[in-house]
Amino acid sequence: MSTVRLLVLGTILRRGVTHGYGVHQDLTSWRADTWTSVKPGSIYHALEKLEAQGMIMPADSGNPAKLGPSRTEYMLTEQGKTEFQTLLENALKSNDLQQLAAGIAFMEMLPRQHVISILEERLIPLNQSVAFLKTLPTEPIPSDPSKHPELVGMWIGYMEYVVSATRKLLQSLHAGKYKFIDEITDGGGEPS
Amino acid sequence: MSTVRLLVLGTILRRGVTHGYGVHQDLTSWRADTWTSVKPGSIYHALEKLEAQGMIMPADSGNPAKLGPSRTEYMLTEQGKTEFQTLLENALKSNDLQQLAAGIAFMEMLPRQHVISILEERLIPLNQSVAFLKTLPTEPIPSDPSKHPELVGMWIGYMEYVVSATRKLLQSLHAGKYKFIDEITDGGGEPS
DNA sequence: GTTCATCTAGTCAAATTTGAATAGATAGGT
DNA sequence: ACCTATCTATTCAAATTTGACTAGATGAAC
Repeated sequence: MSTVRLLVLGTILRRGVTHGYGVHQDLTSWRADTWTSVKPGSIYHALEKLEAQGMIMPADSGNPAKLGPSRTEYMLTEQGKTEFQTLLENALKSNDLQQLAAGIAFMEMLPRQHVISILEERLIPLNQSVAFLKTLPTEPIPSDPSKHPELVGMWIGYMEYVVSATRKLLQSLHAGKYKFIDEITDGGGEPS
Repeated sequence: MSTVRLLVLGTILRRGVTHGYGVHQDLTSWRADTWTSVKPGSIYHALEKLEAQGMIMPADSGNPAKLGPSRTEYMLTEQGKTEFQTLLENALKSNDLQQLAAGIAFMEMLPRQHVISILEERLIPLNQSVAFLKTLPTEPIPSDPSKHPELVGMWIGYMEYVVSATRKLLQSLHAGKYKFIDEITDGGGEPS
């Protein structure tokens, strides 16, 4: 659920103001048949909950619905922005690839150094997991699934992949790739 | 949901006859803090549904509850065995690691050649996915998440890992590792 | 100028999952 | 004998997700 929340808050934030269908469109256009599958129902449910919790509020963008039935547009409250950052940080800490992917999708909305330190801290428990998995005993003819060499081997491999993907991402960030929220220079310095 | 169903049917089948708590115990003991997280509620719900659908039926193992409140024990019906095989085949075809892992956990309950051919067919769409992901355009400063090099790269890497894990598993199977249901020779031939 | 296909926008019931609570039984200490 | 900690086994309400459905608007074809 926190994935849906993160995605909904993030898309609204990117657009400033938008409605349920707009969120759905963005999300479905973003997913290249991978990393998400958010059904309309989940989005509208998330919107209701987020509104009830004061994370978002109805708003009016200039453009009135040109097509189709009427819509409700939303924007984030201050509380919603805080919640978004919290969820984003958690996603970047997650061992689950879907979560991590959602985190990466929005990572530029946190300061570069902040993202770097989250990812670096993430490596510690991740490496511990790998080390732990490697201590698990296996049997050539496993008496139960937890001792199956293929199963255990697959998870070790998966975790190692997550580690290497994280390392690679860190390198890009250290190398200065991408533009983070703290690096926006809109080409002209401040107005006097 | 079909993961829970598969796990529940599979555990009952391994034990012959067992009850909800028994399933829970097996599952929690098998998960080495990885590949599953099945809450009691889901198990009992799955049991009810499976019984309503005629996949399992109440049964009586010899050993009456020694401890705690009374329990309901179940065994698979013929229909349940068929359903188990279907779910197992689907799990082995799945691109989702959790599903695949559940499939591997029980794979010895299908004939070796059958598993081999499922896994080999699996490689085709998997490779297509990788190829497709590689055609996706990316931008150094992505205008939207679907064009983020890190995101796209991470999914390519993940899919490639799934491919290589599948290949490795196939090698083991071709090499004759593990004992499959069609290879059980209980050390003594048939009774005359 | 009306029908049809399609895009837009959202609703709803049913299925499923979660997390916490309930409650029986026994074993061990005092 | 009684208390209580712990293991056994299940139940339940609430949260969440799914999938299918409803329904407004437009434009293009006829």
